Amino acid sequence: MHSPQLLKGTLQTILLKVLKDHGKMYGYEITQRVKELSDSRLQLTEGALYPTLHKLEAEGFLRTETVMIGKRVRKYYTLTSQGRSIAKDRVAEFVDFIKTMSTVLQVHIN
Amino acid sequence: MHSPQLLKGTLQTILLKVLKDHGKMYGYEITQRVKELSDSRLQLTEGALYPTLHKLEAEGFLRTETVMIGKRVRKYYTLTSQGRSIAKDRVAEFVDFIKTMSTVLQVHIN
DNA sequence: TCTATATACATAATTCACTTATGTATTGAC
DNA sequence: GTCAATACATAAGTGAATTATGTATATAGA
Repeated sequence: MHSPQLLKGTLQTILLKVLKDHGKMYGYEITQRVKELSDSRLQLTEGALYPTLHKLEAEGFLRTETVMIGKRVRKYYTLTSQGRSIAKDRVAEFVDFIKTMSTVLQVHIN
Repeated sequence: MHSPQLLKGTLQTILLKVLKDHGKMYGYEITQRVKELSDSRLQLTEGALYPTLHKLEAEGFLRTETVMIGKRVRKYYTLTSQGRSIAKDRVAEFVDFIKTMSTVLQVHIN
């Protein structure tokens, strides 16, 4: 597990990119996917996840679709075109940030 | 300039590593060095810098030496042996974090 | 000369993205 | 029938930053 401090500011980027890569997903599914992709190093907490999804929706980056699975509610999220655009920007920004940090810290990635 | 959110949690790592690489330095000098190394992409603010330096000192990672330059105070910081150790750990942790993020975001660095 | 900018420290108030805690409810395995 | 997993949600608290403010010296240019 990573120091949670480092994760700060990356949650939106993660959500946007995972949704871009995997299409329509629901909250719980996203946590599982991220856990799997990160080999359990990143574990999104619900207290961070849901408010962030709501915020991204309110900003017009995500669209929702509520489905009943038996008696259980499941809320699917999809990127809007704006969302796809911002996902791209955020990832680019993160890559750029890593490059800067690598220079400052004088480390080589790979 | 980077989204300041991404910088969260990396300040201690930056300070420790820069001090490790450049030896004895004072606060203002650190801001200038980081600005230079990052090609002005990272600009440390004083409100974050000084409290963090004080905290690292209180935790035993930094040792200080106050010098008068004319009538002006200058406070030099040096890593303690504990500080050198933690600097190494923090950088390793950051590199590891980047690797995890690169996988999750499916991006290639370099 | 005086004035803006750079140097150099410091702390207090505020912000905000997170963690932790709590709540509700369904489903499946043993 | 009870525990763990699934699935959503929100409220309280934390803590690392930003923003604002304060103090003071040094220096370059008009």
